[in-house]
Amino acid sequence: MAANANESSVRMAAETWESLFRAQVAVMRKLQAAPAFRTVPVNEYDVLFTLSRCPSGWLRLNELNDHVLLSQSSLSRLVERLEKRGLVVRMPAPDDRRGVLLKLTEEGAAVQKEIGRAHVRDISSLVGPALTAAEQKELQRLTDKLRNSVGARPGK
Amino acid sequence: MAANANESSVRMAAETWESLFRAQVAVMRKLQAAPAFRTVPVNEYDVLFTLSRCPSGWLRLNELNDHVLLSQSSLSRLVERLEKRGLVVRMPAPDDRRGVLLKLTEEGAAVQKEIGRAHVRDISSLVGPALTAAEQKELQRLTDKLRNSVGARPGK
DNA sequence: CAGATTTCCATGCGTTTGCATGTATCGCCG
DNA sequence: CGGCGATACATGCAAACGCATGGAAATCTG
Repeated sequence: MAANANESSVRMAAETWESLFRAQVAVMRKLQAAPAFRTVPVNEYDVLFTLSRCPSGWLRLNELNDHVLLSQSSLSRLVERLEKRGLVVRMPAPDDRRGVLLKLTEEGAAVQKEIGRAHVRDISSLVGPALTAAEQKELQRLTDKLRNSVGARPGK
Repeated sequence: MAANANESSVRMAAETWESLFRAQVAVMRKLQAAPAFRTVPVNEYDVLFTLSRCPSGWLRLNELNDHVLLSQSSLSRLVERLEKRGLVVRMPAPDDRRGVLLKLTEEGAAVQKEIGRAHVRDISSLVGPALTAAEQKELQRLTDKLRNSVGARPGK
């Protein structure tokens, strides 16, 4: 049996994940504290951002939920708040009447752009000095690969 | 001016961060849902884990706060809950009477080990199939480098 | 060394979150 | 077609969170 080899590969995976997780915490901590997020919390901005990247402009609530680390009910209320503030609009899905489609309003798009500009600069000032261009490219490749593998997996 | 070069390096940093962030969300989502965290939430386990890795056994509350993505007040109450459950003990710091030292109880250490075992297996089953050993090693190197650079920065 | 400033942790308070559940719709299978 | 489990979103409620603040101790300053 390759018990030792398994042990060590298990440990390596755990250490890899811890490094990734701690790096995310360290960066996120700085980003959250930045003035860009004084008016809109990070979670809410993330929704605006995802909507802004959506080609059709409309996105289903359940698809949105896959991108965000939030429960379904929390996302439901988060979107409710965004709608009250006039940043997004809801609409019943035409093909599935249980579903809800979301779209940015003009103001929502403007707010996203405004915050996004500052946010991107903040990111750059954190990541840029830390890693070379080649390292960033490689990090992106590895994290993309990880996310695709994890996301594609049969949940249960 | 190298405006174009700056533009593209800014964009690359943003894309790198987004990949890292989404990968973290995807993995964390699976890990949170695992049965290992039915009794103790991830945030609380993270505190137990950090304490278990502490050489002296004792750790200051403010140092702990650097590792976790939580406000100071939330961490204060989180620790309060852990103490009520008998998993940690508090003690005034001897050299700085404002400070509070934390240590795992025997039960806390046992709980951490128990959950930790399952958690490490969950991580391995997610990360192992996704990345080769060499890729994991490289990912760890890059995220360590990123975290060190970000953490070492003058906070404000 | 007195007074002002900063650091560390705790706490009041309003907001946000997750779990459990409710309601409506969809899709499947007999 | 009719009944039944699965899916999508909303909502009641208790728990957890962040912000602002308080009090105590350390540190800085003149």
